Amino acid sequence: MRALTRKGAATRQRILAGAAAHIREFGVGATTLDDVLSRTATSKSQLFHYFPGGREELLLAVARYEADQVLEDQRPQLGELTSWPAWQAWRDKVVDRYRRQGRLCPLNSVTSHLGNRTPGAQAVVTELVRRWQAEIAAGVRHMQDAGEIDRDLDPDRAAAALLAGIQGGVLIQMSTGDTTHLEAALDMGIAHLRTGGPRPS
Amino acid sequence: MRALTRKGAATRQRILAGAAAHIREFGVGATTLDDVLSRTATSKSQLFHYFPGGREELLLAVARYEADQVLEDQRPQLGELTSWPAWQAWRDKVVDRYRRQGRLCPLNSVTSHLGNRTPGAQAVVTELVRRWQAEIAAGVRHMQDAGEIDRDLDPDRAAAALLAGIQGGVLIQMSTGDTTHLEAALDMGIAHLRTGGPRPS
DNA sequence: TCCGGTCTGGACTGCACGGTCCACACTAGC
DNA sequence: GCTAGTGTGGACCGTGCAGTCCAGACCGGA
Repeated sequence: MRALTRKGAATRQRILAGAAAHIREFGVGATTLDDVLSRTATSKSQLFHYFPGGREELLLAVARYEADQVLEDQRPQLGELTSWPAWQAWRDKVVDRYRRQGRLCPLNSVTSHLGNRTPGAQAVVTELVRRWQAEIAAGVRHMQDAGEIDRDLDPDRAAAALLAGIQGGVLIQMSTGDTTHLEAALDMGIAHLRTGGPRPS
Repeated sequence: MRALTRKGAATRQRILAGAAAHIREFGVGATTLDDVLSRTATSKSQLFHYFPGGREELLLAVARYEADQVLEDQRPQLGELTSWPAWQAWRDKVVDRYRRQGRLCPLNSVTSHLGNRTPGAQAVVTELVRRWQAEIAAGVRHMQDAGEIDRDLDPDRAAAALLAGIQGGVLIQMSTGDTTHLEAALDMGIAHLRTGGPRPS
């Protein structure tokens, strides 16, 4: 099974992309294997050939794909948080990305469905959180080195808080349809970096 | 159909509670009508008698039930954000609540499954967000009146950001299993209220 | 004590959808 | 051009589960 022809790899990729697209459009619950099949002009046997674990394996692959996408869509700004304008540019990029995406969050959709049953789904999310947070924290450290952020601020904790705000903002957007909360959370998080740091109560 | 005997109301309530409990335990995907039936010692006809819309209507009722629960579980602290220790007490209550709840978030679980198909599910979440945010904002205003928070801070926007942080913190906890992000978000949000407000850059 | 309603039990239906199987086609290497 | 492996098509199967239906129990009012 490890021998994948160029043609085979292409088919596998086609199935994956088709599944991801269909899920983006209709959600996981409304996506059957037959839907994916007809959309990608493939057959059952092919799907099970490339994803022997069936539906679950396919969904997991989609989750991984979408998770990677999340970070990629923030490039290059996410890796260059070296000045306040850069932070602002990143903030705008994030807001724009999710505004475009609309109400659907494929990753959340997929992971809620695989749910806490599958350790695999948890792993995908945990890994995404870890990487995302690490990149933000790196930006914070850079600003500390540049003397722009108080050295007493814990970069990882600040990044965690900021990331939580983003996640929640997106989650709320999925229901309400507007990005107010996302923007408020990002703005507050960044403002807190500027003014912030621990202060005697 | 609007005539509900005391007995009938009790049965309806039993079904609802049973469904909610089963979902909390196993998640929506792993909850069938038959599960609910056997757990509550009722029959198909009863379920469809009280929830003519079937599964969907039942799920929506559970969502409403859980949404109310979310706010109730924060009482009385949520309504008494009138001093810094009170904010801290509320913060602890929220963290404790979600720590207890563990990885499952029944509301998110239900709404993701009903998904964006049902406008009803969206309405439930939107309404919850609205009420929650309003209560936090009221607390902020109170602190402003007491001179503890800068008057230039927009209470609604601050509440929105804080709420987003909570949501995201909980969401991340569902995958990672720990409350670090939730705590970080809450602490940052409250810290920002104390130090915060707009400040010349 | 009857009579309308509400409440209850559970057998039955229908089918959507995940998953299996087998036969055939294509490709590549020798 | 033989042959072993990979790729492909699609009929077929099993079943889990939402939803229907009807017969009968229970209950409250007159």
